Amino acid sequence: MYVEVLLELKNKQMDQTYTYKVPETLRSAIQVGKRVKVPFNHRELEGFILSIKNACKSDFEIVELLNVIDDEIVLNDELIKMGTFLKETYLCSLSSAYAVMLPSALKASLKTKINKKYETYLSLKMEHRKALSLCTNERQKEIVDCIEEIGNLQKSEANKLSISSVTTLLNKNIIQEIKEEVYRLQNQNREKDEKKVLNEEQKKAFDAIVQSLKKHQKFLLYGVTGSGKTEIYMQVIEEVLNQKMTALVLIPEISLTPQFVSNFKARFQNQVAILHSGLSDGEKYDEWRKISRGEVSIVIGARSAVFAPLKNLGIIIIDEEHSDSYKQENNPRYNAIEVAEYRTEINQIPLVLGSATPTLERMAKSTKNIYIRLELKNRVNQNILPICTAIDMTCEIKKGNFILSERLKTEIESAMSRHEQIILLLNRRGFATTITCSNCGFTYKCPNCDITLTYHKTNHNLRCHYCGFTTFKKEQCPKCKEDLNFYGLGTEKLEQIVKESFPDIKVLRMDADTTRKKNSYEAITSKFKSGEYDLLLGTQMISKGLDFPRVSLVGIINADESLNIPDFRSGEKTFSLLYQAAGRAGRKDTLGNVILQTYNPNNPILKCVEEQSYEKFYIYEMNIRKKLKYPPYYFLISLKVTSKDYDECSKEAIKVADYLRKKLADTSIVLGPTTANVFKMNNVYRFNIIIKYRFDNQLRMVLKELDKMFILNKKVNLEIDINPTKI
DNA sequence: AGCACGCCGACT
DNA sequence: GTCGGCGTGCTC
Repeated sequence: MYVEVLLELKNKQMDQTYTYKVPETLRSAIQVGKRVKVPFNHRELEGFILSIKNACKSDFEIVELLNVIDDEIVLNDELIKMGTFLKETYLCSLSSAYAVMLPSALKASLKTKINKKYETYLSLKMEHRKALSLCTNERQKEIVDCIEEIGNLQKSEANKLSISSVTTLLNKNIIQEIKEEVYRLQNQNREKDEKKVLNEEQKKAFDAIVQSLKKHQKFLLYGVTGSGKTEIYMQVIEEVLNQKMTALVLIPEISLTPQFVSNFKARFQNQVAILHSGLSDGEKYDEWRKISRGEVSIVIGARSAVFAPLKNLGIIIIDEEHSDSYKQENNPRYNAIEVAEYRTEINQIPLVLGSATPTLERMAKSTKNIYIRLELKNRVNQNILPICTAIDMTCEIKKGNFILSERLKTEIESAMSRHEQIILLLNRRGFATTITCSNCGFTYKCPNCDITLTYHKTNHNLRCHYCGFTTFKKEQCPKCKEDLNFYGLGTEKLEQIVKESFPDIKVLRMDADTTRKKNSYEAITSKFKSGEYDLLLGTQMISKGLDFPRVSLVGIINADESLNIPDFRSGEKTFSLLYQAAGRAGRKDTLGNVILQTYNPNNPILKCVEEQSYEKFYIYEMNIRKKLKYPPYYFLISLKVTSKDYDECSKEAIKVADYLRKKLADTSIVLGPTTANVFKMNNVYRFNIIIKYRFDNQLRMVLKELDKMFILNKKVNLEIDINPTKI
């Protein structure tokens, strides 16, 4: 008996299976998907059994494997299939594919050892009365009585009474220890939340999805903010559970707050498992085992939860489909939505994607009925959309209002007088906080990354957002010795300005800095919800999926900022961000008011935001994508050539681009090489090449070939990103 | 990736 | 003489 074993070696050259002989004694324990320990080139390594065979002819001397690590299968058939799917689709190594699918406790590497958690209980080894007679003091009797009364007593509890007595009782064999596996995350009982009555639109969407259970059908649930998508998800899941199947729900990491999770747990009690980055490795391992053992039937999680080992899967639901968090930006560069499309297809079950501002790709597919579009036009409770007004900041500046326009100031005042809450959105962090000398134009730049450093007021230092390089700000310009001033605006500065303009206002700030600590995101939102603050200001994160019923005014300080990011999706990103932020205003019986401050009041994207019209935005943006040959009209592939050696890097990048131009069909467009957005990062030079294509059956083969060529090149590195979300 | 082997300079 | 620097090559 022989097995093919996949080892987790980082080198792509080594991404293949190795054959080992199974010793007679281990034959019964061998199963595909379990991990084994094997000897490998003077080392001992762990690897996954990918296949079992009876014979093997080989030029190598086949050695025996050492032992079988798992009792239960780690990689089931479906996970194995998804691994090969990742390798084929994203050209990553098979071992990196399995590594991303599993909690670190189950990875095939010896580095991290995470164990199951056990609770030790004490029980009597004999009849109660006999045990008492063997006790030599009152303490021991007390413990024996306690065990008799409860049945199984936690050892830690008994130790609190008297450690020495417990040990004596154990030594004298009067009592014994029983170890039991426990999960780190325990479900607390909570009041059950009853389902709500669906309105007509919701009912229609619900019916359409439920009718497609046990079929592979893709749905786009396109519904304005507050139209009650979550309630549809929950009722569909209830139906899936009724049919003895399980459900997988993906949401962006940022929305995975205890708030959202407790909504689901209130409805489905302890049938829910949660997977997200906030859990410790031990907690992730425990949640994973609950899922794998079939102890839960619903999984809620972020991107990587798409690999949750649910058996008998009945549906995958992905909320906030437009979020870029579903794409992994490092290897393996997979997109959870594409994986979900594959997984629902092999299981022949429905996939539901929900969004108020779908990506153009998905919306386009829904016009071709690849996705069935289910539309929710009305907000539940008959709430109406807010009124949105654009303010031309070029006029305001002439009046001396650099940051807060006249109109926004009066609106803030009147909202405060009505005791309603206010949200101010500052588009993009780090916008302002660059230091520029107004005399000579000097700016601080990162010596490693070639990007402008951002200024942090709290400790007067300057930081590089890419590599973390930190330096201190000087009072005078290092170049011309004039006083250094700076313009631009960060959340801290905005907070200060608001406080100066409205001395009585209570302001809460939320951005990447104030939410760094665990649970601080949740803490800030609940503080604001409680009503002790008047105004919440922050970056993108305040616009996501939060429901603040008392907010009646949303001010967007610099609406155009994100339009200037050099990325073809910046229009889409801006629209989605601003539209969703505007949706925060007026959710329960207060009419919402949105003030949109901009330097380009005639920008078509901002016009669409002002009119709150996704449809207009869609038509406008599709036109641009068509003209410029971007998705959904063309597919994209981005290649990055990187090296510490500039000459070598540039030489190879040109060679790659030439090679692609020669090998690919005329219908494919090869752009570049150009220097990457961040040209130099951590002293590594980077060049970009972009492929735009519609149909090209040569493409995959050419890319594989190219990838193989660069495995052997030690000086220059090639990264391939299939369907990138940023270029 | 790691680990051995091997070939070269520095030092008890 | 030996210790240890890291370049090269191999791993069922």
